[in-house]
Amino acid sequence: MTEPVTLKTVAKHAGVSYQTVSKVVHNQGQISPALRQRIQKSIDELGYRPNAAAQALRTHASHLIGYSWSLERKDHSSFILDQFQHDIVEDAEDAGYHILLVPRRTEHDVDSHFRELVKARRVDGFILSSIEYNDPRIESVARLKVPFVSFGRSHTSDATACVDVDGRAGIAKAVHHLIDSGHRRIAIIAWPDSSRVGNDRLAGYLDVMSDAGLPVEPAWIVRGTGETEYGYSAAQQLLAIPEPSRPSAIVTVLDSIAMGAMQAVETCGLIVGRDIAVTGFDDMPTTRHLKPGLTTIRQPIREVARAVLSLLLAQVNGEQSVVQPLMLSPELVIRESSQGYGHVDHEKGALSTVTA
Amino acid sequence: MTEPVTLKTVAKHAGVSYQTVSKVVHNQGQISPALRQRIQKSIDELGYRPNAAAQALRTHASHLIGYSWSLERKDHSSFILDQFQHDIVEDAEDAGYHILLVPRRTEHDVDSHFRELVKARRVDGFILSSIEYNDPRIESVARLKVPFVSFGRSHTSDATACVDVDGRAGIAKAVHHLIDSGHRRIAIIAWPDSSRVGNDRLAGYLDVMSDAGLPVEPAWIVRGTGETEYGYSAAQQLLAIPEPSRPSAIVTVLDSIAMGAMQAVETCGLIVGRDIAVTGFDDMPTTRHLKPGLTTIRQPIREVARAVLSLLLAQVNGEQSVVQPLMLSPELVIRESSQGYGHVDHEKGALSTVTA
DNA sequence: TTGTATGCGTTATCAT
DNA sequence: ATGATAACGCATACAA
Repeated sequence: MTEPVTLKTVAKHAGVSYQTVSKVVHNQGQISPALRQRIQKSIDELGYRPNAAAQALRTHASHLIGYSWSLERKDHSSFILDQFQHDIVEDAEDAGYHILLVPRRTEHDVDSHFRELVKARRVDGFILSSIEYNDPRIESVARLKVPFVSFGRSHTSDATACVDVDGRAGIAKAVHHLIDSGHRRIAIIAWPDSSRVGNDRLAGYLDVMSDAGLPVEPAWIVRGTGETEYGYSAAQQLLAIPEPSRPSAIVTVLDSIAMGAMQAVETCGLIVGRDIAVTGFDDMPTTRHLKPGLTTIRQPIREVARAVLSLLLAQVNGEQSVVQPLMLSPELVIRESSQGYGHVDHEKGALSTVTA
Repeated sequence: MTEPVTLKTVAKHAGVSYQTVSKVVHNQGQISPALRQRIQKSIDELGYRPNAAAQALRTHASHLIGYSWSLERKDHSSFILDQFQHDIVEDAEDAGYHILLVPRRTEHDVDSHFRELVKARRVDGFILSSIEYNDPRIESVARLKVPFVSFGRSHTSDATACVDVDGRAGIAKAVHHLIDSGHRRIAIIAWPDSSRVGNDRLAGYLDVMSDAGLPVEPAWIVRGTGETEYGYSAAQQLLAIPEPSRPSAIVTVLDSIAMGAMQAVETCGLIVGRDIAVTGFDDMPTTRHLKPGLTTIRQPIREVARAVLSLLLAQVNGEQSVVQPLMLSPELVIRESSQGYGHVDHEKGALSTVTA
């Protein structure tokens, strides 16, 4: 709104040519400390900031990163996605970049939408989250030959840069913990097999049960969609299994599902953490205020964001980059909800955090 | 990555000068339909898109809007904020704009941060959400004399453009509904008085109780922070009030608080919607899957986003704009949780939506 | 050590 | 109806 301050303005103020000012801004060339200081002072006084558009035009770099996410996909809780967004924005800024929101439109538009952004040179690269099986965005962006990294992986996209949390290993830790605590009949409340994230987590359960030589009754695996209400009904279903094979522990793929399950257990007159163990996934803030506290799996979102950004910037800077999924391990957070079996594991101490 | 397509590329392809191509792009000047068509064909074939940086440099408009939000502030549930973000991105795109994420840094940085964005002409304006009392961002941005609109209002900012949902009217609708249903002893689970949103909603409760000539016992007003777990403990507190003045209805300022309250009621062996009425705020998706369904207040986020964006673009386009808060009314969604008093209000039909 | 010239891709004003 | 010229603000190779 006010008179714009450009290199020339500063140059006039400092009594030099504007190119010299540019050099000071970029710490280039050989300039006498005295002059440099004088010019810097002018810059500060006038509050000069390089014009982003001019810089982008000249350097062919917008320093903008497109972030494509989805409001609907619920494989990750919004808590995780909010956190991820927050973190990439912060990391991007530290690197001199900004995040541009790219809405997810209809299937049909996906292609043209990314193309426009690239053709107009609006962004230097993309970050994609909420990846599904055969996610059309992966192919669209890959075809544009533009830098991109995804948080999460699609099945078909083995040759693209991505970072993901090893949900399989995460659930495995939880199941191991339950087995160590004495549980043998362990059930899982999972997602439909159209969910890549869900299948991954379920695999972690199957891995450990099989390794431990524990039989898995078909009825112990519930698959469905939803949050608390789904956890509630799924747990009811599990608790209705007749005694010999009724599970003593319930693993879930999401904290809010676990919360519903806990409710169902209590409604049955049973005590979570004594009669039945329950575990969650994500370590939502509310999770620790539950009574009993929920044993859950914490995703290293901070690290995911950091990795995503550094992989992306490597590509942007033309460095040869890895096209193999980078897997980060989540950690098991043990609280009271996973006790049971006469507190077999009590000496390990509740509320402690185990990083395996 | 590939050879950039510029006006000149297209011009060469079509056999004209590049200025003529520019005119076709902008539907300007007098150009014979035939030529126009031929040029348009070249544009399509080559996939030409105007370079955003060059355009911004030339027109002094980045067509970028900075969006400042906060991960921590929980006056609005993240559900509302996610929705709002989604909606402004979509509306912005329809208007040819994009949303740039502006992280909220430390108190100290607030000022310089916005200033940099403006001085560098990165953005054309700002949208602010999660507004608090005396929000430092309001003053920072206002001082820069740059277009901005906030979702929510600070107390001190009466003279800035903002859009907000009338939470006071929303809670008032809920309380009216409860009174109509026969309730007289109505309690509220609210937020600390440091919360502007919370105070606003509480005022709606006090308004109606007072208008209806109903006395309000101090113990009926609980204030605190948190979500489900807070709702649980607050409701426990209310249910512990000895009989003559124990509330028969509990109004809350957030769906997740209401969910906790419902749990507490059930734990007491009482039935929500029969013995005790409970209402929420926000109409989260899960809310309708609860049993009983939660009566709640739906915020017109779609409309808020639309209004915020049009107010902002008006400022950006130099139109004289309103500097008065624009208040939008939420609607009451009646489900089963607000019944009670022997289903006094049953004939009105559950699961119906009332827009008062 | 400092200053000059050129072009990035676009829009807009002016001749033709 | 169409084309030449200038300017937006910056970075950089090159000359002084």
